[in-house]
Order: sequence, then structure tokens, then C-alpha cells
Amino acid sequence: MPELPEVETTRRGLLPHTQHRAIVDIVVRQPRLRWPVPANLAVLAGGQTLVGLERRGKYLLFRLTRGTIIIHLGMSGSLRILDSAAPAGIHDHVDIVLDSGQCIRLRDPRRFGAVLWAGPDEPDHPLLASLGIEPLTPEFDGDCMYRLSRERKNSIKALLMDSHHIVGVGNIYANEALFHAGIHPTLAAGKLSRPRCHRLALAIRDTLDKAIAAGGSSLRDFVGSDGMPGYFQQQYFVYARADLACRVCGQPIRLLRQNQRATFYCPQCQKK
DNA sequence: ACATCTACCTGGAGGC
DNA sequence: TGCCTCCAGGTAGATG
Repeated sequence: MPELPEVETTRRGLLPHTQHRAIVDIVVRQPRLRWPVPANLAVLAGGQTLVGLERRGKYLLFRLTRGTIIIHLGMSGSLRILDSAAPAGIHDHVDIVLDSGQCIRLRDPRRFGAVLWAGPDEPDHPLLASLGIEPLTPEFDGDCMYRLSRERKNSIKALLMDSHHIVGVGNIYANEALFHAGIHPTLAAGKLSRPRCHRLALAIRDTLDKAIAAGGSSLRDFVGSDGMPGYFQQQYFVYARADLACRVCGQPIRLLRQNQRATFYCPQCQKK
């Protein structure tokens, strides 16, 4: 599942193959993603040069000479660099064809992803306007976490996963970061002490940094191969480990449901 | 302003 | 083997 680390790894993998390349065509085989892929995308972007590739939360921003292609991977999306003549599979919905003879190919079996356009006069798409803080920037620290959590009655886990406050943290890394910070996922956000906010901010940053590092080293066949890029297998401490022994204390990991999402935690290591 | 719920989609797992 | 049901996930938009 693409969360911030997977999207960032994708960005870094694509960068050397896309920078300063011109777009010669955009092939849309399936326009029905989360929102319809703009019908005139090839006209809007064709002939332009890719001058930058940025990430905002889980959105990838392909900056062109005039305008931006915005791609979100949803929960099953992946991007790869392939020879543009490579046969497309059933879930290969969009190709951005480059003047190198290669293409950026979007595969997304569940079609929760999105391919959108922002014109040169609208540097930010409305979708990006209400996003929260980037957890890997210097501005995100314990003080920030403290400020964000004040007066909030919902759980700290729900707050971490709310992109209006903090971007990039999905279910997997919310579970993992709370484990590393020793915080019980159902604790009301507003009850977190200042020291625990500092601990949590560090845990979020550290968890994401380590996942990006793991992705960079294991995502070897980003280019060329016809298989999925294979989002790196991480050694999780709690995620998807219900009833298994905690890697730290040996207690069985517990599973509960919060806001229709699976929450995993260690009853010994994580306290209210 | 905040909190909670629903919809979107499909592959894979488990039950019968 | 095949059919059915359920689940996973991100997040905008609706609802409370």
C-alpha cells in the first residue's frame, strides 16, 4: 500500500528517467479512476518538458514547462519506467510517453488512484489546498505535534491518519509509529503530554525515514521489468501481527477496530 | 470546527 | 472446483 515512503521511493526512482524529458503522448486506456482522467490530457501536456518531480503528501507532482500532472497511487497503484512498446497488462491504465522511447506506466488494479491536471495559472490543485504538515520537514516536531493534538477528543491514531493535519501517514505507519512511541492507539489526542508528543514526532519521522531507506535498497527493478515494483517487504512491529508475539516484550499483539480500520498494538509496550 | 460515516474498486482469502 | 462473502486500503464529501 503506497504510503509516504512508497510514494517518495517512487519519486526518487522516476527522477533520473524523467528529468528534462519531453512528453510526446499520453495514452489513457481506462479513464475511470477515482476521478475521470481529463479527456484532453494528451493535448494539455503533449510537447511539454518535465522540469521537476515533487511530492506533497502522497501526491506526485510532475511539473511541466506550463502546468502540472498530479498522480495519486490510491491503495494499489504503482508507476514504472518501461519501453513504451511493452505490451500493457489489464490494469495498466495510463502511459506518459517520453521522447526517450520509454514511458511512465500507471498500473492500478483497484482504481483508487488519480491522474489530474493543474494548469500553469493554478500552481496548486484544489485537492492539495487543505493538506496538513509534511512529517519529514524541520517544522514538524514535538511542539507541532502538541499544538495539533490540543483540545482533540478523537484518538491519536485517527489524528495521525487525517491528512488535513499530517500528510503521508496511513494505517501501517500510524500503527508502527504509535508502537515505537509507546502510545496506546485509542488514547484521546488531546490527552497526550508534551514529552509524549515529542516522542511521537520522533517516532513518526524515524519510522518513515527507515521505510524510505528500506525502499531505496530493495526496489531494484523499478525500470524495465514487467512485474510489479513490489512494495518493499518491511519488518513490521505490530501491523498485521495480531496474536503474534511482540518483538520487544513477547506479549501477543492485539487487534481492534478504530474508524473502520484495523489497529494493531502491544498491550504491554503501549500505554494510555 | 470537529467527529464520524460512506462510497469508490477489485484481488485474495476463507467458508461451504 | 466453484460460488459466495468479507476484507484491505486513502480520502473526499456527506452527515451528524
